[in-house]
Amino acid sequence: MAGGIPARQRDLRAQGRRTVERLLDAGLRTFRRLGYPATRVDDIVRAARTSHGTFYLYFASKEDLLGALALDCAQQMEDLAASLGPIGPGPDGRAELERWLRGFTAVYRRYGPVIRAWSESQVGDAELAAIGTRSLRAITAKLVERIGQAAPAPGIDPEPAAFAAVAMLERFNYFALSRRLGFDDEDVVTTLATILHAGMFGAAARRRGG
Amino acid sequence: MAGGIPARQRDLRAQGRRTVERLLDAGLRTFRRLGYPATRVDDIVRAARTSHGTFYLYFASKEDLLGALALDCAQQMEDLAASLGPIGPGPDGRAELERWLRGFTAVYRRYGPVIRAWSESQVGDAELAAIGTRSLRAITAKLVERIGQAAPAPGIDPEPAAFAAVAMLERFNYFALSRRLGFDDEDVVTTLATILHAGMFGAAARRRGG
Amino acid sequence: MAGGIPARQRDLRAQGRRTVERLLDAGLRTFRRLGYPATRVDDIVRAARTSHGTFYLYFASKEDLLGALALDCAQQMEDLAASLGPIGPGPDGRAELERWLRGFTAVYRRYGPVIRAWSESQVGDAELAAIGTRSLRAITAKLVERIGQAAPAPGIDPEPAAFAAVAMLERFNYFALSRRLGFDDEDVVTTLATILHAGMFGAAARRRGG
Amino acid sequence: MAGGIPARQRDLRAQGRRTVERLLDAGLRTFRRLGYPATRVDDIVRAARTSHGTFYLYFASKEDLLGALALDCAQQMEDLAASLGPIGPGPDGRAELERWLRGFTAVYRRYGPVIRAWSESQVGDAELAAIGTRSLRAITAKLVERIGQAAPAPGIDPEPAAFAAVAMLERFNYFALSRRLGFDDEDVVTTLATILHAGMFGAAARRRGG
DNA sequence: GATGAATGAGATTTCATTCAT
DNA sequence: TATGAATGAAATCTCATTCAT
Repeated sequence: MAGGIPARQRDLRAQGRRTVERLLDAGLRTFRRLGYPATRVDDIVRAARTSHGTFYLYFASKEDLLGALALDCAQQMEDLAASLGPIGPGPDGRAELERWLRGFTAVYRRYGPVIRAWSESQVGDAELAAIGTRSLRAITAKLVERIGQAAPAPGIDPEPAAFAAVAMLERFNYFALSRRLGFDDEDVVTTLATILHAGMFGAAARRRGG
Repeated sequence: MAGGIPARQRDLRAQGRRTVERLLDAGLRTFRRLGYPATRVDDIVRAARTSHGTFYLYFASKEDLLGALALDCAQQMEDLAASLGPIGPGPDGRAELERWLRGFTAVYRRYGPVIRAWSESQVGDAELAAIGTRSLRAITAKLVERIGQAAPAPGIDPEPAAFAAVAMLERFNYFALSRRLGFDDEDVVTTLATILHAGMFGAAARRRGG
Repeated sequence: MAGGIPARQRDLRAQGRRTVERLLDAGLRTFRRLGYPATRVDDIVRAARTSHGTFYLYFASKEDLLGALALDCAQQMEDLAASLGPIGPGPDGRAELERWLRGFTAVYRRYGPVIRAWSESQVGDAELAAIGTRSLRAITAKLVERIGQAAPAPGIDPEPAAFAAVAMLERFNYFALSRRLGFDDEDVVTTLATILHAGMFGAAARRRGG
Repeated sequence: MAGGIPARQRDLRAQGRRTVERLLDAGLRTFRRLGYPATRVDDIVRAARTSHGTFYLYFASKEDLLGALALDCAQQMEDLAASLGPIGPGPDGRAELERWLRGFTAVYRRYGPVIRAWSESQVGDAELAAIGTRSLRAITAKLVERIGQAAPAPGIDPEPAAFAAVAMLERFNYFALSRRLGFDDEDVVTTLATILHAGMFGAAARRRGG
């Protein structure tokens, strides 16, 4: 985990790296609590138990800190996209889907605020926005691929279906985290897996009914 | 369409009501363009071609204006929820679903910025958040009812499924509006209708249709 | 009771005169409640159940309304000053003092806020301030005269004593009105009469003790 | 001398404490020059040769600064109240009274604007008003005690007499400071001491002295 | 004669960022 | 490396006064 622009122009020692870490953590926690736009640098430094001066020693701005978090997040999103194996109609496919959704939910639980800052257009910086777009595209592309392989119901185009799936994943996770819906992580995973698997292999999954 | 707190404490004439209307419209347009948190009161009054003084004659703050829009939106959302008829597996059910989604998409196209300001933790005011929660609940409750009547695939619990559906509706509409995905309103409606109908009656619908 | 500058430039009919009266009353009440500087024109027109437009039909400004009240007050103060008869050491003198203090207390009860706006330098307008100074001077001059006639204790100069007396009258009345000291008007009059009479004729009044 | 609410939530270093001091001083000077209600934060920061940003680093508002001054003032007032020794009819008592009035006059010369902001209904904050009431009460209670010990003229109740005395002290000092009455501090002290001592021991003091 | 609408200058307050220690 | 202090541009909000009906 690197820091922001100023941090990368110096070589940090152990203490400096610890401070960067504290600031990144505090930033993420505060973005989660208040949302990115409403977060003030003061909130972050207070959460990190440090000072304004120190903040600007490692980050050029609030957006720079978001950028550093975004890089981490993008890495994890792309790893996640790559890790989605083929999904078959049977229990193995269903298990693979669950495994993958568990990963997604974990990443979302951590990086949700960053993902939302991306998806709402709350980021001025073009480069930063591009990182977000690329991450979501990676997920979507892989889903398109897997949905296409699954031979979905007639009339369902893999591409819009993939977008719809990502939309559902993102927001459902958000609802589950932010509202008190009474779902824990495992409920989220199970629910989404059931719905997605049914959506992809409705006929097969409902063999019992056919 | 009432104004904000100060407006409700006086009795407006036609001119005043027109100004309120202009400000609400300008607010909505500006929230759409810049997002709620990034919008300045100055942006709103410029869009409404009026002055700061006038703004505060009718609204106590930017948040107060959001609240007034939220009341309108909540009304429409609850009307919309009430209007969802039973969804059968046949073409009639599919048509009803499309009709309803057309309504949802229209409301979202208008009030999307308000809905997002609700759902993101961008609003401090508890009362306002409660309005949002109530709307969401109204939609979800009706969906739960309709999904329950549709005898969904085994393993699918109507309640989480309804939440997932609302999540998908909201975010997919947002993606379609904000990114250039190349979908027009009718594409959005068709796509969502197809997915939801398949999700509710996948096997049956396909068997009958296929 | 005339109105402000604009009112004096027109000739008012019954309705207009009633409105002026309502505004003067409302002004006085509001100055009493909030103090002159903190009172907004809006507070006055609300108390008078009329509008901003109407206010400026009769008064040029908030200060103009204060000025109109000040003229009334000054008239009463000067009448009051003129009415202070000689104060002898006996019960008649004491009764005269009480009578006069009863008048002062009544005027203060009504015009206290105006008197305080004068005595604190809260009035920008020089002419207005001059009216206040003249009123207080009238009172003080008469007191100097009466104290001089009373042959006060050695070492007591009538002029500073008169200032001290006015100071006491003004502030004691104010304390009694604003704090809950548990004094009613008659208590105030009795207390002040006792103290002033003792101050003027200590030896004589305390004959009993001598 | 602590600062306002924001200052108490951080730990200040020497430089910060100096700035607080500068702001308190500037505030007091400006309140004296313009009166509390007419003073703008801008006037204060100009007098303190600093910026708006800095002001709000240490004080939440103009009223908060008044509150900090009020605490200082209340402390001094209560010390002053405690320091009033027994007042006898002889020259020692008179000297003690003068000594104490010299103290009162000095505090009033410094904190007059604060005391007046208290006593006029210019302060919304209840806590602040309470501080003022407490100080007033401390002074009055001690005066009641001393007047009671002095065996005053018959018909004079120590409690209202004490209020009247405080009223006179406050306003006479104010007149002397604000109008050009031609009194210097020592004249004020002598005049008040003469009047009060005569008021407490009029007959006796005169008989002995005359 | 009365009213609500509108204004804009000016006051207050915030906060990202730079500075000095 | 760390910190609190300082800044000022920009945002929010107020309110005496004028305007149009």
